[in-house]
Amino acid sequence: MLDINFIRENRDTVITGMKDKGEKETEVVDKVLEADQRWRTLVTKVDQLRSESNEKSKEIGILMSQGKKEEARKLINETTGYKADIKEAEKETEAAKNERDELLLKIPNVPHESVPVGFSEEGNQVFGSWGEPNQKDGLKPHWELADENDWIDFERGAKVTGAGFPFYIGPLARLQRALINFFIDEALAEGYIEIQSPYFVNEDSARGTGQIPDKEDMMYVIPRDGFFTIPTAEVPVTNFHRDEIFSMDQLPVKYVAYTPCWRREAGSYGKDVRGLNRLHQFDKVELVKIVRPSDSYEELENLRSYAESLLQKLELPYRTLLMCTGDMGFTQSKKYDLEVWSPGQKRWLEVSSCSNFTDFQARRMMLRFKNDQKKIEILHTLNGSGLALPRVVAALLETYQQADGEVAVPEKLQPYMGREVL
RNA sequence: GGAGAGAUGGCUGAGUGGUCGAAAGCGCUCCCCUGCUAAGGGAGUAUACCCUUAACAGGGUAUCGAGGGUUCGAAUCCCUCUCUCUCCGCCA
Repeated sequence: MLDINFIRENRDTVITGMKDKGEKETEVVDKVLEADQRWRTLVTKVDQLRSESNEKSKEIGILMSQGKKEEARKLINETTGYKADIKEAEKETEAAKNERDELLLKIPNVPHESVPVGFSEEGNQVFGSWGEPNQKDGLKPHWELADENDWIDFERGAKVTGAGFPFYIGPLARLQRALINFFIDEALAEGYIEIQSPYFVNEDSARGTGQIPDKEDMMYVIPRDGFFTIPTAEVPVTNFHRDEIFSMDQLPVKYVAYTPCWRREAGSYGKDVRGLNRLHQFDKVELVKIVRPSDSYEELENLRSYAESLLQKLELPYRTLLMCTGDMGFTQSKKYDLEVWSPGQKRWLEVSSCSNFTDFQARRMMLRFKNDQKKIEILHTLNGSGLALPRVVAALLETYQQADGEVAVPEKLQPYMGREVL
C-alpha cells in the first residue's frame, strides 16, 4: 500500500509507475484522491461534532456532581440530538474511508528509477552471470535420472494427494535435507537469525504481505478455520513483527527460514511443469530483511550477491536478471531473479527472486521504527529465496550426472551427504 | 473436547457510570545536586488520524484484547468473538 500523502504529492509519478508496470486502469489514482478528499472533510466534521458533544457531556458531569439536577436535565435534552448526527456522519466517513482504502489497494508499488521499463520477459536485463552453461547434447533431464533410479515418485504422489505433490525417496530425500541444512548454515554465517514459522496464516497476515487481494488464487485455503497455507515463508516471517516499532539498534533484522511452500499454480501447463519445474508443494529456504529506508537498495544488492554465492558454492552456472517494470510484482519496487542452468533441458530455471518492497508491505503491517529524531518512520522490507529447492535439485542432477549413470555430489554438500555420489 | 478465571500504557498494577489517555511503582530520557560509585531532587516519557503552521509548535478526535449495543456520558453495564491462564480429558 502506498502512502496516500505520497500519492497526493506525486500523482504523476504514481500514474507513470502504474503504466510502466502494465496497469491500464490508472484512473484509480484520481479516484483515490477524490475519495480521500471526501474522507478528510467528513473526518473534520465528525471530530467537530464529537468535540461539541464531549464538551456538553463534561458540563453535565460537573453539574451532576454539584447536585444541580435541573440544569443538567436541561442540558441533556439539548445534547440528545448529537447522537444521531454523529452516527450519520460516522457512517458517511466510514464509507468514504472504505472506498479510499479499497482503491488504494489497487495501486501498485512504484518501480525504482534503476528498473528498466518493459512489459514482458523481453524487457528483463541480464545483470550478470557465472559459470559456463553446459550445452552438450545427450544429457538427461532430471526426471529421467530420477525415474531410472527411483528417486522421485510423481505417480504415487498424484495418487496420495494430486499432481505436483511428489515423493522424494532415499538419496534424493537426503539430498533435499542436505541442501536445506547447507543453505541455513550459510545464512547463519552471514548473520541471519534462524526462525521456524507456522505453515498456515490468517487473513490479516496474507493481507499484510500483499497476497490478498492481489494474489489470492495462488494460495490453498482451509475454509473451516479461516487459514491459508503459506505460499512462501515471507508471509509468516515478515508478519512476525507486524504492528511493532523498532529502535535503531535493533536494525537491520535478518531472518532465514526453511518452510515448505504451497502454491495452486492455477493455469500452468505444458513443458514448464514437467518434473520438478513447477510443483504445488516445494521446499524453500527464505531470507527476510527488515531495514531502514535509507539502506534498502544497498541491502537488496547484498541479498542478491548472497543468493548468487550459494549457486557458486554448488558450482551451478547461473545468470541474474534485473526484472523490468512489467515483469515485476505488484508489491515490488525492484527485483532480481536468479536462474540456474539446466543442462538436461537446455533452459534457465528460476531458483531465487530477491525483492525490495520499500515501505509497501511495511505500511500495511505498521512495521515502524524510531529514527534519530525520535520520529516514527515506516521501515522497508526485502526478501529473497536462498534458495528454492526443486529446481536446484533439477539443475544439480542434470549438471552432476556422469557417463556411468551415477550423479556426483557437489563438494560443499559432501559433508551433509556423507558421500561423493548419490 | 468439558469446567472455571482473566485481558488496562515499555513492564508491574490501581480503577465498577462523569473533569480518566487513565493513579502508583519500576524502567527509560533530560536537568540539578554530590570529587568516583551509591543515594537524592525536578521535569518528561503511547499510538493513529484530522485541522492550523514554511517550520518549531498548537488545537481536535479515537484507542484500556477485538467488534457491536445501552447512555447526554463507558476502562467501568449488556451481547458476540479472539486470545491467555488453571483444572480435567485426549495426545506427537
